[in-house]
Amino acid sequence: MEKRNIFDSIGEEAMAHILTCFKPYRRDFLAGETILTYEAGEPKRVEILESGCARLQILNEDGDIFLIERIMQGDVFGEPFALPLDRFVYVVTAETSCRVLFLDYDHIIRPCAKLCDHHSRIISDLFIMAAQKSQVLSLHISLLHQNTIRRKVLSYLSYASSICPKNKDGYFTIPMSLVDLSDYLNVDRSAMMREIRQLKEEGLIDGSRREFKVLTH
Amino acid sequence: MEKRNIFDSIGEEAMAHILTCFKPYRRDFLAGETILTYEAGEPKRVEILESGCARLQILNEDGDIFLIERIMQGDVFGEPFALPLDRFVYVVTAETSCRVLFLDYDHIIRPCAKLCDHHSRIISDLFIMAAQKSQVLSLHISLLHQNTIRRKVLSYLSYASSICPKNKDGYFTIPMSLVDLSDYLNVDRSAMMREIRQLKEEGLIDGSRREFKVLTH
DNA sequence: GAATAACTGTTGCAAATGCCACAATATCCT
DNA sequence: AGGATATTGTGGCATTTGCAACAGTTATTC
Repeated sequence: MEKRNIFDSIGEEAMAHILTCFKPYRRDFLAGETILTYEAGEPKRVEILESGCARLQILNEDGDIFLIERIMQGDVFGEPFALPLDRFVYVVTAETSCRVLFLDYDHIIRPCAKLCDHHSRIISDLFIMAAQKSQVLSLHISLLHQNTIRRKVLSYLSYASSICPKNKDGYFTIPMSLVDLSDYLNVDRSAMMREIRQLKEEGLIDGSRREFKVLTH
Repeated sequence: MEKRNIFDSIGEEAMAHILTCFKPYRRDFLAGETILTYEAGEPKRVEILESGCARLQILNEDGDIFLIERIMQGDVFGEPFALPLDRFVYVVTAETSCRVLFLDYDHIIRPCAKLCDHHSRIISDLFIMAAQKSQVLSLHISLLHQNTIRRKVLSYLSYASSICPKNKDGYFTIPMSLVDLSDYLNVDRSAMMREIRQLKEEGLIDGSRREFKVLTH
């Protein structure tokens, strides 16, 4: 299924209608900056990443921090998508410089009387984006549910090979560092490297560093 | 945050509008029946669980089956929320007898010209339900990311204690069997039982079978 | 109400994997 | 350009955890 980006789907000119209808707050962030943390309480805003690249992490009470989701251009994120739990803190940080739109949540769930033509369309786009987020999260769960490092890595690479652009030899570069990948798959990095090495020795995959090729599946 | 059920939020009389506007297909299922499996391709429908209780599982290529999500009354599910991957098959089965509404996906993403009054409201409810699904999934990921069985169990019980009704002594009953819980947390059941026993010995939790009480946190 | 199936609970043992410490390489920054 | 930093890659060792096998209890079914 083709990913439907809100900017693709509504186009530049309709973007003006979002701005008029929702009057979103817009802010730029530098790489490394914290965009927001999720606190308990009623959600106030929905955020859209207009440009750049960010990451959603959880911080547990022992101070460990885990990579939940990478947020790319056009993705939605924010409080309405995460359960506020006292044991966990959700943190969104900018990986690169980012531009973020902050939409008023009330405006989404309680459309005002003066409905502009595009309001309904915008909401339906938000629904699609929320559904896409579920896709990404359920993929992540599927990977975490694989019960060996081998299966996690193979499943991830199988997925990555289906979405990453390949060169003429069939090699692709995964969109995160191996450090982040081990975090994302929730496995020890050195153990993952060991498994990757074995997969290469067995001829199931090939490549070096972040570049891979899946030889069988 | 209070869970907003589509039936709560729009009420019985407005339900008629969904039926008029969306003309959903409605079907009953018996306990154990397969409601649907996700196949590759464009999503055609969004499903709403009108009554009963179901489960979303993934089946990997080795034939292992894992519990991703329990679907309760008022939850949305279906193809738009899951990435179709060749390595995984998504299966939704009825735990109890269920009634399911099948909404036309096109009708959501491409509102027809004859917009009824409630269409926009229904879409916004669907958005909220999709956001809730993300909450449930990100909670699941948070639990799976805990790197010991102990933390997984404690985190789950901490969450469960915040949503389950408690008796006067502070005990609550988790909404799934311990077999399902070990599956949900992706740990070996016997290892989980061992850990639960130790947590009881250490005085961190109390209870027996599915009934628990969190003594510290 | 008996028979059958599910679930809960326990233990020994082997192995996968996490943890640690380090080397080599690539990338970033001024 | 060169130093600092992040990333990739390797190996030894301890231990958590998975696996298998079983007993006791509760729930379901006919």
